[in-house]
Amino acid sequence: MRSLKYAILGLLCRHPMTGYEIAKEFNSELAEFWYANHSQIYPELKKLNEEGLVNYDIEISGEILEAKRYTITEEGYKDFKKWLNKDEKMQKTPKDIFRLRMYFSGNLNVETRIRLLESQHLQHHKRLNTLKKKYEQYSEVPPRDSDRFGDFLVLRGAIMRQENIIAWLEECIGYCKEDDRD
Amino acid sequence: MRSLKYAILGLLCRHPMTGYEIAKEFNSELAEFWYANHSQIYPELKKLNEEGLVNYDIEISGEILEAKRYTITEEGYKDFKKWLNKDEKMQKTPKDIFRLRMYFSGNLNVETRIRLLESQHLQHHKRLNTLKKKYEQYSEVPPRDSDRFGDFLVLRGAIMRQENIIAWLEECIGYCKEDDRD
DNA sequence: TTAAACATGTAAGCTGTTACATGATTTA
DNA sequence: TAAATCATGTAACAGCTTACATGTTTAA
Repeated sequence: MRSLKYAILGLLCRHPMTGYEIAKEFNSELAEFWYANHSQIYPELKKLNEEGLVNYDIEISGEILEAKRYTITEEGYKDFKKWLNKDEKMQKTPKDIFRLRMYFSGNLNVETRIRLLESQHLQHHKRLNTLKKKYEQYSEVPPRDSDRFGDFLVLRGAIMRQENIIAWLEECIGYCKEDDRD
Repeated sequence: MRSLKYAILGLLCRHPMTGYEIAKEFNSELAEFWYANHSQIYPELKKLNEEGLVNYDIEISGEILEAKRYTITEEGYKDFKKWLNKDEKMQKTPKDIFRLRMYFSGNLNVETRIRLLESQHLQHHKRLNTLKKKYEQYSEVPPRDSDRFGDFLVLRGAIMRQENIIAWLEECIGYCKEDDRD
């Protein structure tokens, strides 16, 4: 499906970037729904260049250090737009190791279950707080045709998702503690 | 991390199964948080057998057709229990192509955005209805030490997740339609 | 002066998907 | 008798992670 390809092209639609900068984006902002390591990004950029979807200029910092700043081409933009307009089928629910563990939790004693659930709860709570802080930076819904509109939508989605996971974990803890039925 | 290994061992803790049956489970019940094709399962079972974590007996249906029914060994159960007790770090948020698309939705006209969002909405709604039907089969919370308790927890999680995605999609549609700001 | 950040790349290995390959048994 | 289901396997490829590998520039 070449999703990484489109993730990169989409970023380059906003403004030219180096591989290093793309890698940084994939480990902060976008990390709520997409990510990749530099070891995947550099070869992909090379490939996109060979396919004529991106160009690059070499920038020099200091005396020697080179950076390739990539720009999307006309053809690249066309390809990206075509992908973006596609109405794709809902994807499979993602794999989730913690839910797999809970599925098998009949093999655990109740104390351990609660301990594991509370550990997840704490971690997801921390994550939620980070997201909420980002959200506070928006005083209003950004204009629909700005890049910030997309940022806003996915941030809202990330917050809602975290809140939902937390609610589920709390429900699970409740079921585990419930009036000591055994 | 060998997650497939533990998914299989966990299932075999419940009762002996053939590779074919495991593949079926991975495409129905468990599909809400784990799945695998038979092309991955058969080699994994072979490996688990070589590692001494599972044994198998050959069953014959009719005259010729053979099926290997796998049983977890003492050692396999120990290994599984050790894994199950581990308090692992929260996993990275899963990749989500639709959210990636929405992140870049500034490049789409408003009608297309709404069309894509409503398509997802419909699909997730259908999925939710299927899950709700399964949920109706539980007249009460199953006993904590039964296998059905785990089934129940993850089913509740799946329903909550679907409801949450639907709520997010509706919010997004609302933002896209909002008083035609452009 | 040293640690962090900038900057780019490759290689090995694991995980997962799609397709190839075969054949038996049951049900409509 | 044909289609669906049962049953097992391999091969090629795509995608991703971890580690290897190197060197520069900036800020504390």
